[in-house]
Parts: sequence; C-alpha cells; structure tokens
Amino acid sequence: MMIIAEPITTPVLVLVGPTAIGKTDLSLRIAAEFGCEIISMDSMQVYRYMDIGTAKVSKAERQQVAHHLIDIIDPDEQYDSARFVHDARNAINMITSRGKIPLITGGTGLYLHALINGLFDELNVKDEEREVLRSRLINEGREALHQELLQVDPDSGRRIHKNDTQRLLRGLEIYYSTGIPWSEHLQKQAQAGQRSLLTKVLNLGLTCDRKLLHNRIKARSVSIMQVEFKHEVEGLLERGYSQDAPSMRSIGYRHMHACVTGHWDLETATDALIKDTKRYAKRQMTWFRQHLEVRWHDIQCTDKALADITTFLQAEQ
RNA sequence: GGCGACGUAGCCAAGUGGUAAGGCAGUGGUCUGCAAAACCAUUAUUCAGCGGUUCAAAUCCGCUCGUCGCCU
Repeated sequence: MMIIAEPITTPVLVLVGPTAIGKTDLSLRIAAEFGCEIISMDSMQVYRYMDIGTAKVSKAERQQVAHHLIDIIDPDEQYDSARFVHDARNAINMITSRGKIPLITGGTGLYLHALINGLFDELNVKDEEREVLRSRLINEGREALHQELLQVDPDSGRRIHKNDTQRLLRGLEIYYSTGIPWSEHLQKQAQAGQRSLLTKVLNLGLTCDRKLLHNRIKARSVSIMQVEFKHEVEGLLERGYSQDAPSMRSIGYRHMHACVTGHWDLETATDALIKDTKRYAKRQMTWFRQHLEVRWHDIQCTDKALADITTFLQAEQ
C-alpha cells in the first residue's frame, strides 16, 4: 500500500544545514561550478509574497541559477511532504533531462526523508474526519483520545506521548480513514523493501561552532526586522492572509505580526525571533544527526565540500 | 562617614531551623502527508565569603565583601 515510485538513478546533490549557516551562498557557488539547478527544500520559501522573512534568494540570483519550488503557492495554502516529493521528483527529472545536475538545498528534513524513503499510500483523509477528531479532542480531552489510540493501535499509542496532540490526532485519523493502524502501514512499508528512492545521492552538510551560529542568527534576525519586512507583513495582511495562515505562524512572520498589531515592541519581537530561530536551528541539527548520513563541512572550509562533489560525480557519472 | 534593606543556577525567583519549589534561557532527544510545526527529558552535594550557636543552618548570631536605598 505504499506509493510505488521508481527510484531515481541519476546523481543528485543535497545540501543541508541549520538556518542562517550560509546554505544559499554555497549552493550558488556549487551550481556555478558544477552546472546545477537548485531545488529549494524549504517549507516556507514555497510561499509567494514571503521574501524577506524567509531569506529567499534574490530575483537576480535566480536569474543566474534556475531555482525550483520557490514561490509556487499562496500563503493560505497548505504544503506538505507528499506535495514536496511529487514536485521535487518532477524537478529532478526535468533538470536531469536538460543535462544538468539537481542540487537540493534547504533545512526541512522531513521533506528530504520523504523524498528518499517514500511515504505510504495516499490516505485520503477527509476534512470532516479531521474536524470530528479535532472537536473530540476539545470535548473529551487528550487523555481519552490517547487511551483510544492505545486500543486501536497499541504500537502507535505507546510511541506517541499523550501530550503530542498533533500525532495523536494523526494516528486516529489514519486508523479511521483507512481501517489500518498507522504502525501497520509503516510495517508494511518496511517489509516492501527499504530501497532508497535516490540511488545516487551525496548528502553534504554545512556546520559551524554553535556560538558562531548563534551570532549569525542574531545578525540575520536584526537585519530582517527592518521596515521593509514590516511592509511585507502588512502587505500579507492587506491581501487577507490572517494570523492563522501558515505564513503568519512561521518564525519571523509571527514576530513581526505581533509588532504590527502592537502586542510587542520591536526589541521584544527581535529578541523573541533570535530565541526561536536558535531553537529551530537546534532542532534541525538534531534531526540531521539522527536521520541522515551527512558529510559535514565547516563553513570555514567549504572547498572540501566542492572536492567531495567532484569525487562523487566522477564515480557516479 | 551614619543608618537600613538585600545577596539562592546564565537570568527571574520561592523557601525564615528538618536536608534547595517554579519559570525563562541553555543542552540533549522524539519525529513517515501541518516540520519555520508538535512533543519529551534535563540543569545547585549547595544558598556572597569566613567563623559561631545547634542533633540539625539558605534560614539564628558575629565579622568581611558586594549591590541598592535613605541620611549627612
């Protein structure tokens, strides 16, 4: 019951790393050197009208090197890992057919995981099902729903902490939509054979001393929180994208939104932005460490990353 | 110079004789269709320092240092 996708057997480059480490700059350098087109792997840069807060590559830079999966949906649309897998695979094939090499760059680990390992089959979870569960959560409480999950899907119930309502609902949603427990879907997928969907992939990672990263995050946060960004957020509000749109909930946008609406002054908002970005970077590092085999390079010696690519391409082409 | 208050983790703090709450920050972790999301775990052999009283002191006493306030 898993998505049957043919593995991609042409070479693919991947560049990961925490936010603000300098992925964009290095990706442009790699693209110039090796003739790449870049696929953005970023859950927020997919949104139009969100440029400053997401630290998007400039239009000028996009003229130099083709970028994919940037500005593809409106800020009130929902994007997810399945859409990413679909879009990224299309982009990879298109780039390869042009004789170029795809370079996937970004910090959204879940998307990469889905691209490499696949997802189990389309669930067709109905919106009503979600709504029912969401209101049941409010009425019955998470304790009750956790007990219920333990009944219908003991493995997932044990795995998911009772406070993790997002996954709690997901577990129940999968069971009631498909009649098959989440854990069973995963088990079947594993039995179907754990082949990678990218057979020739080089995972490069950018890293640096934590203190230095924190300084970079601080500098970027301060440079983001300027009038231009304020105007960008006001523009989003004028277009009718409210507080609950994915755009306004993300890091940076929610901070400036609080500023624009007068809940925070600029200094408070900037401090909160720095703090939340540091935490985000930490979660990213944890994720990459645990889920991916990465050749890490310090930002001081990116030449070694380029050398890695040369070696990889010679071996795989 | 005199008087008074205060000094507990990186920060904010509770605790007035019975063996150091809590929050924030930090750090580590979880993660299969919301991931810039959601969630979990964890941090003081010691309370400014030294000495004393006591079976027992962050708590009481003395001195020293530091901070703040008031007076001169």
